[in-house]
Amino acid sequence: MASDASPVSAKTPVTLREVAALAGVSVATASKALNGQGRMTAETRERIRETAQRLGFRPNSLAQSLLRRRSFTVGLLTNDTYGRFSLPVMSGISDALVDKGVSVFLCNVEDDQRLGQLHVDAMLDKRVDGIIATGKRIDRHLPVDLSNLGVPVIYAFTQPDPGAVAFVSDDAGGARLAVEHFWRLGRRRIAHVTGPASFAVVHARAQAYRDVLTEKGLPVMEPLLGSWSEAWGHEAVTKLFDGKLSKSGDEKPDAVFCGNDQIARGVIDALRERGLDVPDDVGVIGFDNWQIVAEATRPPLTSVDMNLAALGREAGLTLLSLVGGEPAAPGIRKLPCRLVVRQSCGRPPDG
Amino acid sequence: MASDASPVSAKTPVTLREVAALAGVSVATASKALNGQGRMTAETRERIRETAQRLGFRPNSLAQSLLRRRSFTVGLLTNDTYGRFSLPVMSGISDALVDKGVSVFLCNVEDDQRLGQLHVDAMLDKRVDGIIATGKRIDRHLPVDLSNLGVPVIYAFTQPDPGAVAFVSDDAGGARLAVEHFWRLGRRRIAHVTGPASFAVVHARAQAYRDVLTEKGLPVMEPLLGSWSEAWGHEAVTKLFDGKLSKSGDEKPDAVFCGNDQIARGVIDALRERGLDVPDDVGVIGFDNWQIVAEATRPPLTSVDMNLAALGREAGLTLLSLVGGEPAAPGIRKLPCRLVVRQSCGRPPDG
DNA sequence: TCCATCTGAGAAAACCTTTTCCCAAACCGC
DNA sequence: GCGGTTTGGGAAAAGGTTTTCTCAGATGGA
Repeated sequence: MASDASPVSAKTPVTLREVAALAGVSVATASKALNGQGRMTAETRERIRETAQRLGFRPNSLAQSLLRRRSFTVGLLTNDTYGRFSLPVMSGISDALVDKGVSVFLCNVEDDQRLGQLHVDAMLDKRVDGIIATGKRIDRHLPVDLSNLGVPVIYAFTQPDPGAVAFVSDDAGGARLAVEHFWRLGRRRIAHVTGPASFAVVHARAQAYRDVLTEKGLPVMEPLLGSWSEAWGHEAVTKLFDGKLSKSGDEKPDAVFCGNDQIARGVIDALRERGLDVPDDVGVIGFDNWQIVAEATRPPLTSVDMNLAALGREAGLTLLSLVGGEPAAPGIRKLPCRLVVRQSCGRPPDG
Repeated sequence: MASDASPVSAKTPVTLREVAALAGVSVATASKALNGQGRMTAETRERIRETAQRLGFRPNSLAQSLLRRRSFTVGLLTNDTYGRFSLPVMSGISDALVDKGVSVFLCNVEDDQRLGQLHVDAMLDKRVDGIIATGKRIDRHLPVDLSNLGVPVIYAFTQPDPGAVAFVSDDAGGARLAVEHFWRLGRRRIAHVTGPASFAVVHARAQAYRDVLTEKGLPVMEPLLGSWSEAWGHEAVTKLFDGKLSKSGDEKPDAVFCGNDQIARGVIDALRERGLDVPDDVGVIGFDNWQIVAEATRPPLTSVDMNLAALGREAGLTLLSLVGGEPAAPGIRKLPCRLVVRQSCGRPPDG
């Protein structure tokens, strides 16, 4: 039955002309019948529909696009080859667009200007309806100039051109989430171990960390900046527990908020090697919620999730409305993070 | 200068008609001039070229595609959302195609049949020249039927339909590489810790492991099957070093070949906890060469790389030749792995 | 019976490019 | 000066669809 409805072999796609011929009408009428336009008897319309169905007719998108000046296609530019960050973003974009019949050209431009231009030109030639730029860093430009392209551009998780629309994660908010979570759990000596000063997010998160501690009247330890690696997490534990960092004396931290999950992993391993229990002696929170790391950590790591898929979805929908002609206020929109609680922080003291 | 050559604003794309009008020729002549076809005076050709350049003319791909019945577009289907495996494959594909002006639609179908059909239909409507299917497992089908689509299909790192062209990694060969490397280093009691029996690659690698040991006249320990996790690597070390596994007595392994890098990481951590040195006491080799894990391991992990990018490149080129009408023999082609040597195996005894 | 209105459906233009033919003018040799 | 060839370039069809305009016939009212 079902297999009867679809043609056995679709070697050459069926055209509207063939449908029309078989239904004994003109292509104009056939087109209108299938699109619910025009006026004709119900029988005629039904007959055409049925013929189209039987032949497995599907309109040629290329022809439609040419006419409508709208290709139902968007380009996604990234420089994040192995896509820890941009892949969830892509997934969200695709999610938002697939139902509207929009397909996504994925283009990895590495950090190569030539490659970037090549891909952008190819997209433009193929008349994409719009372009989304994403990347591996929120504070770096893609190696391409996307201004004055003649199509709308949205930035997601990458540095936008001035005057453009961009979506990024609210890193400060995410950091607050983590530190306040520690506070609610009764932790009072909270340290922060994070990445290199060259990253904007390092400062945003560190400042939020300081702000929360200040608000709560807790001692502020200067954030420890290093690299994004496990090794640095390891090393930082030595600094934290062997050195004298706290202004308020030599008390050791009972919580460490880490700039990413790999650092957190290094911290947890180092703590264990020192005989300190996580979470009983020291609570640990990571950032990025990189599932495969967070879940492999012992104990599983509580981590801040940047909601990248949601960010992508938002970007996709906004691009679509831009394509549809609705204006969007330029500027950077920050989307909230969320805290994914696992077992590296313990329970509330009264819980 | 350079900015003079390109239009300040490309709001509405320039058409050939406009170029022709401005150059004072017909569109036919303009087309021929720009494509190096037809016959005309050198001056005419140059004048048209120059006009096109000045106007920033770029031919409308949609119109070209419609005419040529070739969209210079391929679809890439995957179910590997967070793309450990499929992303390198994609990268290789894109690499192979971008120079030929071919763009890639990336479609993540999860494991959802409806989503799969949706994406395939969208691709077909957009008249992709071909489709490449990839995934996260070599022995699983995508949730879509790709037979009789009317366009060529290539499978890469996923289970093909019978009679199709497929590229996969040579897992047995990769395993041989690892075990023979141990052998060359003088290791003689080599264990194998790997993933669940439900994976075809587990058996392929285990068999190759047995084969090499047998060829070399070494004792064969039964491979330890578990999960793909660090935790299992940890647990396996207990079994290996506390139980009696070797037929030839109770000697402990001096090398462990692991089914993936996460297991290897668990193994290394567990060995350290036992006071065993890697690589001095025990050598360890992983599989997948997942850089971020392999390099974070202490010591950095020697691992088998499946050359997924090369696999993708091969798939892309083959698809292209299929699109070009050249026939390709159906069947599964296995591409060699390579061993990436880091520091978890030590040096040759005489080195 | 005749005019006006409405109904169902088709012709044709449009989207943009490529390619095949075709034609007029120039040129050549005689 | 004339037939034949080359040269430079244009007209038109093709690709598949949508949309506007048009039109013939039917219907309704007077």
